[in-house]
Amino acid sequence: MGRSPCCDERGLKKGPWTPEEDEKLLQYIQKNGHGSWRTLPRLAGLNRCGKSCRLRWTNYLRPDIKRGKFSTEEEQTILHLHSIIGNKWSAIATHLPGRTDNEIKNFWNTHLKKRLIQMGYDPMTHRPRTDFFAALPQLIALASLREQLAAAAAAAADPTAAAAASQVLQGGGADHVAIQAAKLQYLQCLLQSAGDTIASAGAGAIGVSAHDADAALSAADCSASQQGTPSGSAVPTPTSGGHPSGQMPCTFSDVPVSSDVEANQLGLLLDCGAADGFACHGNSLPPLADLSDVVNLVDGCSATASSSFCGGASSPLHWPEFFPDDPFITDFL
DNA sequence: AATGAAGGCAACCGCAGAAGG
DNA sequence: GCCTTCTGCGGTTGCCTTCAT
Repeated sequence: MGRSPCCDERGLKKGPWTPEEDEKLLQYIQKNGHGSWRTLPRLAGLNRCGKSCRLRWTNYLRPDIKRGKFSTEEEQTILHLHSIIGNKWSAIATHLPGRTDNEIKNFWNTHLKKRLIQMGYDPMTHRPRTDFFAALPQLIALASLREQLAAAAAAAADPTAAAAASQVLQGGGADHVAIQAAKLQYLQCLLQSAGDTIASAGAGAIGVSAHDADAALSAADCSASQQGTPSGSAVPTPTSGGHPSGQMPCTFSDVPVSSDVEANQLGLLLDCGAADGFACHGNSLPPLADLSDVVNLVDGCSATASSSFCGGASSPLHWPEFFPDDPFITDFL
């Protein structure tokens, strides 16, 4: 054990590789194979450490490297595998021919991770974030809605302001008001839940517990029944910081909501009890950003109906069922 | 057109495990 | 069993490019 001393040697070049260095390395390996990486630089006439040569070869010069953007299928594979094994980039790379662990890692950090965060998902656990700050943008938007509703209520009390109120509601009729009222009720529940959590969290902890979320859900009179993984059918989450294999029901407050949620979307949300948490996302979430790709992913997930990304612990299906015979999977389960 | 910010990616660093003496 | 060397991996950094102002 112990750290390799090769990079401690002085006088070795670092930084970007020149085309000449690439050519030397390429020709040497094609002729002799890489053999010992430690001795390779000297034999190949390179003023680099073996590590640097190995990295350059595996990440760039290798002939089977695939270039270009990741396909939707590759994205799905990464998401699926990451939801199971976490940041095991080299393991994930073995299932993506032509892709290097470094490339996958970069792609994850620059694209997929951000996208999950935008959707309100914890990129490590692939489950909805339930902490207050994750929901803050939605809460702010809904608070704005509340102001609008207050204005509408004032207008109703004052007939002379009715016209102005109708403008506020932008042509909405009684149904629209009812919908807005339902949204407001939900907002109040969320705010109550968040407030309770902050009050009870004490120093450090800001997470809204599933209990709080459920409380908000029931307070909002959501008809959704609590969906959970049947006992004993835990979803494996060996990622660092991952949840234990417990259950996380599809709760209303798990789902990001923005102020422009349409009436039918709200209805879907309220009726989402029969579906798992991610189905709620896929069917009714307004885009928080460019989520078109994610929707594709969701659709793909729905087709396979087995990713914890799709259903979290709520999903009745599990990874072992998805790749039942894959030794790669069973190694990690 | 100039400049700063953000994004993307290649490469480095350091740790840990495997292998061999 | 211990030590040394080598390799592989994951996290992080820094540079370059693109975008926004």
